[in-house]
Amino acid sequence: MVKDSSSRQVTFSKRRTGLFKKANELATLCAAQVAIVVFSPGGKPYSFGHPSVEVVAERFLNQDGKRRVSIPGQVVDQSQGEAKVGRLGRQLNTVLTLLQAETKRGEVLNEAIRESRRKLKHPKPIKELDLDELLEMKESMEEFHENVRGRVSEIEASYSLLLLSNIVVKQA
Amino acid sequence: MVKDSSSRQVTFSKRRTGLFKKANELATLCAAQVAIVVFSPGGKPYSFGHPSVEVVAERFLNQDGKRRVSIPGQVVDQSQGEAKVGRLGRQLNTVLTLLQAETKRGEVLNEAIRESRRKLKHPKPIKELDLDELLEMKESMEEFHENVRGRVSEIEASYSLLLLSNIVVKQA
DNA sequence: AACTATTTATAAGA
DNA sequence: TTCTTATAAATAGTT
Repeated sequence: MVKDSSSRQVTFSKRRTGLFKKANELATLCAAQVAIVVFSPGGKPYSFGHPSVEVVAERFLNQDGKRRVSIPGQVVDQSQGEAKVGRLGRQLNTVLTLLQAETKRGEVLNEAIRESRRKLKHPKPIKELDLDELLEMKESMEEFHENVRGRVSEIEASYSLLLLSNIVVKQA
Repeated sequence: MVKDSSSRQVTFSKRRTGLFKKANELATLCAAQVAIVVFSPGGKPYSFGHPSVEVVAERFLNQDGKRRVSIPGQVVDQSQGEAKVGRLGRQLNTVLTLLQAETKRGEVLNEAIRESRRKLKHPKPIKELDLDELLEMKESMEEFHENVRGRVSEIEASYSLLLLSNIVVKQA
């Protein structure tokens, strides 16, 4: 244990950097999932995660049993604990539903991009393009623009819903 | 990334040992709290904690300044119902964390679109555009394209994380 | 597992 | 904090 407080802080900084570097190497070289959380002597939190602290922590904490949470909604006992489970489960389902919608939007967006890029392929070099060709290209790009804009509007609406659900969750 | 499967396993073993040793030194020399969770390429969990993984994880998960779900009564009662609440709360927090990242990506995407549209504003009608102007417009659109493409990649990565966390809620 | 040549981390000092 | 460097430690390749 390093006695002097300031040199202990320096040692911590250096070694924390080294530790995270090693962790990153382990994850990269060996295709392993790694999560590290460190609190400095001063109490500041530092973390490293591959693919993320949350994902690895979740996997670790849910090791026992199945990857599935069953929520007994038909339980006769209306104790506070069960009521909380039901509420949290519904909120989690709400969030997951939104996430599924997000996933689909992501796919649509990606498809729009692919489609647009396909249309934009020109065999001739740009210098040889005439005005009509450029105008056609512009239209396909603007079409793409509109498509993306529509997706973004939907995503924004989704985020609004999320904020609402977040507020509800906080009240739990 | 180590190609050969068996030598990757050896590398993993050696480096995992080294990582935990470094973590132990960091905790001992600097009076820091450290928690590490690692999943081997084969899916086996390994962990190191000082004073314990649970203590450090709990401290990290209950930090202020982050949008986390507060679940009253979690610590008090260790009944089955409360344990479920704790697990659900953690899963919900995991999802919310990923969603916050998504929200930020959405903002960046939106900004890219606004920026692109701003650049595309032309006072003249399209017929009067000369070749140079069209080429300039094309460049700004392609720049936008690249920007969006990058965002989509990140979003796709995020969805992969979600699949990894593999949270399924079944509500009876 | 053990050995060892090489790479890498780090402590001390600036 | 960053940089430098002498020393110590980790590790890849090999038996």
